[in-house]
Amino acid sequence: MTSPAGAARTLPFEAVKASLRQRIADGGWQPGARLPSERELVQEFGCARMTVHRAVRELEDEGLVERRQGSGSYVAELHPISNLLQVRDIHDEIIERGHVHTTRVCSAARERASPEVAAAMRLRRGTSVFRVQLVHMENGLPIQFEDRHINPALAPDLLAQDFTRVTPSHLLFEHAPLTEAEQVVEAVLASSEQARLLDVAEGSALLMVSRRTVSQGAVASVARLYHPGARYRLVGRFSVQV
Amino acid sequence: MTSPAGAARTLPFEAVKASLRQRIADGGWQPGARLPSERELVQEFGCARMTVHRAVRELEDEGLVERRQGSGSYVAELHPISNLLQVRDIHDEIIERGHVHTTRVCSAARERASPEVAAAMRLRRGTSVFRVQLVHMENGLPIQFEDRHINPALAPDLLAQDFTRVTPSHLLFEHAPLTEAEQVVEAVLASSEQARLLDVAEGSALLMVSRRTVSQGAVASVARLYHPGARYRLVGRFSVQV
DNA sequence: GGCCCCAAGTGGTCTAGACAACTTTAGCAT
DNA sequence: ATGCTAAAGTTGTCTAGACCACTTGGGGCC
Repeated sequence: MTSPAGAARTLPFEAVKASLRQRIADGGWQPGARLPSERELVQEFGCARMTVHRAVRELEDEGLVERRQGSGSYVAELHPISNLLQVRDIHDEIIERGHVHTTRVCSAARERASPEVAAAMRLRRGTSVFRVQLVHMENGLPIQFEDRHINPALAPDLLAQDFTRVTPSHLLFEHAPLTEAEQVVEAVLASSEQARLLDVAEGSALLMVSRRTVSQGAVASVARLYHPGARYRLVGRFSVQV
Repeated sequence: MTSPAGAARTLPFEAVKASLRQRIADGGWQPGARLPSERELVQEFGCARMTVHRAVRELEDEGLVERRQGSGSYVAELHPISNLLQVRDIHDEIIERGHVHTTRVCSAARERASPEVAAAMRLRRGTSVFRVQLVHMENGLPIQFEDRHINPALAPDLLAQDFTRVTPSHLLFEHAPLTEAEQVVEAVLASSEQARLLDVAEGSALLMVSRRTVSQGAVASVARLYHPGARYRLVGRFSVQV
């Protein structure tokens, strides 16, 4: 070992960041206050301006500082914690819990797009689309009913696939990398058919996730994912740096 | 106007980023492939190494590139779109839609923590806590029933506030900046009381958001937010760079 | 008073070069 | 063959200086 010790010397730009961060966090500088100019910080820390500049830029990326060219750098107003929930692929989620994922295929066929589906997929009414209906089970218990319409142009041979082995969203991802997605979460009551498929009482609460994925300008698929309210939750956890 | 035109000259490091990004996006470089070294890119683009370095570093921040010191930079494996949903403060949300937010206070009082609440707030059973029950209305229509327990230690004079003018979460944020938050979304059926407060039928579907906020190690509050399934949705929209 | 213009100060970027930390590889010695 | 060593190549960071784009405020002009 040639280096002095394992003592991981703190890098200059990290040191500048940490110093600024602390003065912001302990209230030494209030939100809205102007920070010393980069040239002043160069004096204070005895390093090059690029080093200070990078430190301040990264604090801006973290949302602690706001910079205005020609004016100065300011302590950012504290913003409420950003409350984000992650919606994940059902397969990954189940596997990650160490459980078994099985799929029952209810139907997989071509059909003519209804007006609603056509509008959502930006296709002409009556265009032929793929429709797949699946029930996903975790350790044998139904956990998601997936009702998905797929644009055949982006995955022509999709219906030939074995959906008990690989999920449609996984296949879609391989065929056409997503460039955009929208989703909406609502609470709905189970219809008799949904209740039967998910093995819950008719009229019980379901969490419905509507997702639309876009690949290179074209709508790849529109899906409705129904989850038994009692067996499924969206979970989010966050922390603020400061 | 002294500058040539509004033509916003593309910055060199942006040009390098764009060029690399495109070669990754159009499949010229497959995931796992090694990018040219920074010195080679310097040759190609005729700029300084710091410029190339910054371009590659930002691509790494975006998740498109993976760098290994001493080895090289590699095209990152494509990861599925990260599906995030934002849960926002009800007041901001309503105001942003240009609507009117009003609040009805059902109750605001001290009470002894039930075992469940005590556990969630990491307090001893029977500890005195604040409990606030509010109905939030958008243009007069009930949109959220908020049932919140608050740690008195973090906001001693909270009950003196006028909740028709400012939301508890806003007050809490001022008293004790949040450092952590957890939330869970589920679908539940409306109890008779919830149905009455939200002006929906008993047994209709509600979206329930359970949120726990932590401030500097102590649980600040635990809230359950009930929304009529037919009138409220969580919306998310995302795009991938590439 | 009101307007315009200019100078000073600020962040935004770039350069050319240097050294440090690390990985990989080829060659040498055993 | 095996294991070690040294060299070459890579990213990581820093420096000192330069010019550009933009904001701000003050001084002069009307």
